[in-house]
Amino acid sequence: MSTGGIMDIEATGRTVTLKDVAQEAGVATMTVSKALRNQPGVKTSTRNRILAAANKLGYRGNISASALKSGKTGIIRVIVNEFDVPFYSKFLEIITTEISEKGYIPFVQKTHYSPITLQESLDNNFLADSMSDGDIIHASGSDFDQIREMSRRRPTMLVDSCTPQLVTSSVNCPNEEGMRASVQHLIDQGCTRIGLLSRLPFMTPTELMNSHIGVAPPRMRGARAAFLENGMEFTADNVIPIDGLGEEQAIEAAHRLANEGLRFDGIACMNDSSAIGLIRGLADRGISVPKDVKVMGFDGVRMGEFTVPSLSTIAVDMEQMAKLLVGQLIEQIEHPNEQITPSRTTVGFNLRKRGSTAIAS
Amino acid sequence: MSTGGIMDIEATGRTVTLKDVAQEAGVATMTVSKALRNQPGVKTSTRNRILAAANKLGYRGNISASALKSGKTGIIRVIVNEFDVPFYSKFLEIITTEISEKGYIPFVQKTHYSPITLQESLDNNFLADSMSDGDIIHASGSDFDQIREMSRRRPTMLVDSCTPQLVTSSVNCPNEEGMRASVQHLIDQGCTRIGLLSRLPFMTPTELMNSHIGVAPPRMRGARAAFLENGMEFTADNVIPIDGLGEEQAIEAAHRLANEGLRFDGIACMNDSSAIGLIRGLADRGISVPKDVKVMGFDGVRMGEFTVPSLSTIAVDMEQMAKLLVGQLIEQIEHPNEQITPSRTTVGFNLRKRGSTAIAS
DNA sequence: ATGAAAGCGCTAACAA
DNA sequence: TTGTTAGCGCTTTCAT
Repeated sequence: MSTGGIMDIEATGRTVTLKDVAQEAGVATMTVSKALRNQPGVKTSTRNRILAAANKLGYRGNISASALKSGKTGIIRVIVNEFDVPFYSKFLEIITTEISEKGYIPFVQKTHYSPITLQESLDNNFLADSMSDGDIIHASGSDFDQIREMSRRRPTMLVDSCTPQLVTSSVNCPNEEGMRASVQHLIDQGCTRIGLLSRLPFMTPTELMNSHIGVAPPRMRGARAAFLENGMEFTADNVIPIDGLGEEQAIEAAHRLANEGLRFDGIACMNDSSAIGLIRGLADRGISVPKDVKVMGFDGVRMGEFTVPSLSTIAVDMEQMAKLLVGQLIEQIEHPNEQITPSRTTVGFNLRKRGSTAIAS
Repeated sequence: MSTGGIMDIEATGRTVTLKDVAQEAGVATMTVSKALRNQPGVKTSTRNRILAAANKLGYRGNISASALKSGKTGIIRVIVNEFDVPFYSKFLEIITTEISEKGYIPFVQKTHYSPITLQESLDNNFLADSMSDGDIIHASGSDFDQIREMSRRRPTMLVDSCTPQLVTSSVNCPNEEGMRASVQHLIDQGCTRIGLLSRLPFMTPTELMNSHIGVAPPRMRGARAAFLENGMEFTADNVIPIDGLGEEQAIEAAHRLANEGLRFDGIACMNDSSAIGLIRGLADRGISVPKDVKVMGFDGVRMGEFTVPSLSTIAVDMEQMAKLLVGQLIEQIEHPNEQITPSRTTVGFNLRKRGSTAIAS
């Protein structure tokens, strides 16, 4: 005998459709459709009857059919390069929460940096992007022609896009201001020989003006500004080259620094991952942070609170970033006919003063 | 004048369909469908003509329509509780790579632990699960009735399911064996007063047999086994209670331990996050790892290599885990009629001996 | 407030 | 090898 509720559902395999629910409730499929989507124009008693029937039959709906007809999936897709990178994982956590709160369903994909893979996820898997109503993309190494082309076709928001032309709206980290604050903090903590751990080699102001490879140029500009404002020179000697922004490359750089005889008393890193790697690599050689050298990160990842020493950093306001990205994307989704002018917004940051830049007591 | 290729595409807004491509290539839609899916039965010359036409028109396909008709999306969904937790982010990185390599499209969602949210993602957002051909779920705090019910309906694989009845196939971490190896390693490193940092309070063997709340019981069993095998007692005194497996709770526990006067020379943690938090919290009170106390993690997250000291841990073989999960799921997807017997597989691990359990030289 | 008809874009099955 | 037909489950539109 039926007790009602979910446990009654038979594992028949046959899909329960709107029609089945309609039949069970004794109404037309259209009424069921409206009732289940909380649309007006259904009597409360009818709605309740329908809900009961849907529940009894274990109705699940079919987003494909819905999307096919209505052209909307209610899904916002977020694309990042990798999952196991502290910045991305924090970004994903915050932005998917924001998407849910705005009533959309977040789906996450990754590209793993390769433009080929991005191409695949957009071309070979050519069906996949009809799944979402819009995309939020943080994919540094990507083929921007492709992103540009895609963003023309459908609602798209970018993170940290630094191309000179403004083709797609983006929300950016406070690359220049943040880096300036980072170097300023090292100076405030008494550092006089400051290094910049950077994938971008030293560039003159003019060269920097014309360089648009990701976030490195504005960050170097910000660092340079802080040097100059404090009457310090900024030369190639202040740049510590690394091959990438991962922990491993920073460890290598640390070993190199130690081999050459550490010539800095403060190092500003381009992100928290490289700062954490740097501290690890310095520890390998018995160099202590913050005693021997102070280290600044950039991003504000979760793990920075838990390392020993904890990591001083420029904590990007990711909640604000998420709100802007999602808000502007939904604007595009829900007003598809309005011609939007691409915009670029920079979010705020907080200087987190922690152990890695503490002055020994 | 048209130069061919992607830049020709007009941003007309009108969707390009198979029919458009067929018209352009002068063939039937069905032929286009076959050609684009690399199905046999299309002459190479025809295929090339179709490909050219599709490219010229900027055809993107519509997964909803395809899914509606064929019943397959080619998508495998992965559900975790959170993104910004080192274990989950590593798991996601590895499993999404494996899914891609097997020719499916990975999509990731999160539940944020709340059964209500899981309910939402399965009920309120009731359409979303018709998007994927199958699901891989690592959602500790979830309503298992619901998962069970869902897994009856569609291909599903679980991670670390520890329920007594076997309703859905799962792949598990080496909870018991790993923890045993963890404690054994502490003993091998000379520890004689060993604590277990655990959310589960101390339990007798009998109680442990009947406890099935997640992975804690098998892990405590494993720890207990190591104690006994080395002629050591395992009592309530060996359990250090924590409120959760996050870094923050471990920091609290460390402070408590320090306040009470540290009575351990080795501590085995249930995961790397709590181990990292513990080390951080001990450092707050001037207690040094590994000098004053050695610490073992569990999981093998990326960050454990970069902390100071680096973290000794039980590195779960996540590649193997991913292969098993994806392989078995695809088996279910591609052979929907075969009655599968639910299975539970335990993957291997590697003991990573690192700084946090090093013997001072 | 409710219902009937049409069709979104695709592909399985079958026909030529 | 290529083409025709039918219809997946839903929602828009237009009746009633």
